[in-house]
Amino acid sequence: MTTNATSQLDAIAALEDAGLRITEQRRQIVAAINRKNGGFTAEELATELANEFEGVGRATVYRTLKLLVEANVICKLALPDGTPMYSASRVEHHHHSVCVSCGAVEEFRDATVERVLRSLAREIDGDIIGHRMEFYIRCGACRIAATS
Amino acid sequence: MTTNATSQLDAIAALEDAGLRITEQRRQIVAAINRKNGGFTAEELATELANEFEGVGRATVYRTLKLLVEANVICKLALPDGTPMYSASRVEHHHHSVCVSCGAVEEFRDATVERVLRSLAREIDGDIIGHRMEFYIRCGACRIAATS
DNA sequence: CGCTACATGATACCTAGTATCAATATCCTT
DNA sequence: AAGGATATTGATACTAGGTATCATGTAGCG
Repeated sequence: MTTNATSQLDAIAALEDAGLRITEQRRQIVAAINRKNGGFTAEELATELANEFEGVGRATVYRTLKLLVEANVICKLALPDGTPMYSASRVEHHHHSVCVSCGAVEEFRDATVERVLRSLAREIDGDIIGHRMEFYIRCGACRIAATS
Repeated sequence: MTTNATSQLDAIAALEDAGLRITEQRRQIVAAINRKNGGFTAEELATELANEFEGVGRATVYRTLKLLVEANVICKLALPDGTPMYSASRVEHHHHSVCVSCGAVEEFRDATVERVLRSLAREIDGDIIGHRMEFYIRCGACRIAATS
């Protein structure tokens, strides 16, 4: 899989497209995100990058995550209790399933979901501005691990 | 509308059913929630109850909110940026629309939504443990207010 | 009524994130 | 390639939302 290399380029390009500067810190943050497989927390990322050569400050990590969310390069999602999680975004418009056991995040598009959204738009008195939808699962691997 | 009186009784009953004690503080918290129409924040509630006669401490407000969420008497939802909001729950299983302009919360049940959930359950590799779904809207009243 | 386990509140602490502001680095212009 | 306007950084302090601790208080069983 070369997904990582590709999304890294996208992330940097997205920042450039937004008229932002490409700094060493932003490169490091993007690289660290691309090393992740599932979801990750901001603090986790900050801790990781704090110890490396020419580390990145905590404030910068949070600032950059916000920029990347705005640029649709990563998604900010929430665990059942509301704890925020971030996840690299590879599909245009999608929703997430989060494994509550291992933290793996899957993206998916579903035509049915989109249809529901449109049908609700008709029912609701007002304009739909946005929505949030997350599924909490126990993934196949974790189910097998738990059974054995 | 007598919805308030009814849900207040339910809330107290739910706490009793959970084997919890009915204290003056819990009564005050439930009463304050029943005075609310839309969503509210924990801090807002804590501030309100801190000044009243025989006020309720902040920690107690948070503890009780957690208990009420567990008892399905109230729901904890999130604004687009993740800020937590609470809302009295009157319908068994439902989802929410939150007006981002005035904070009004509507509950709704939708058969189509439930159908989507079942169809996704088949597609996803793993067990669906739960989900979160929130719609962010500008309600009819706020749209009119904005136009005038 | 009295006892015991549960509940409270003050305090301190934790996580997640933002504001400030001096120092620094990017990158546009020439 | 150098210079400079301006974006960015990092240290610090602060905010919001929430939890742990623990001595004191009280609900409600018998």
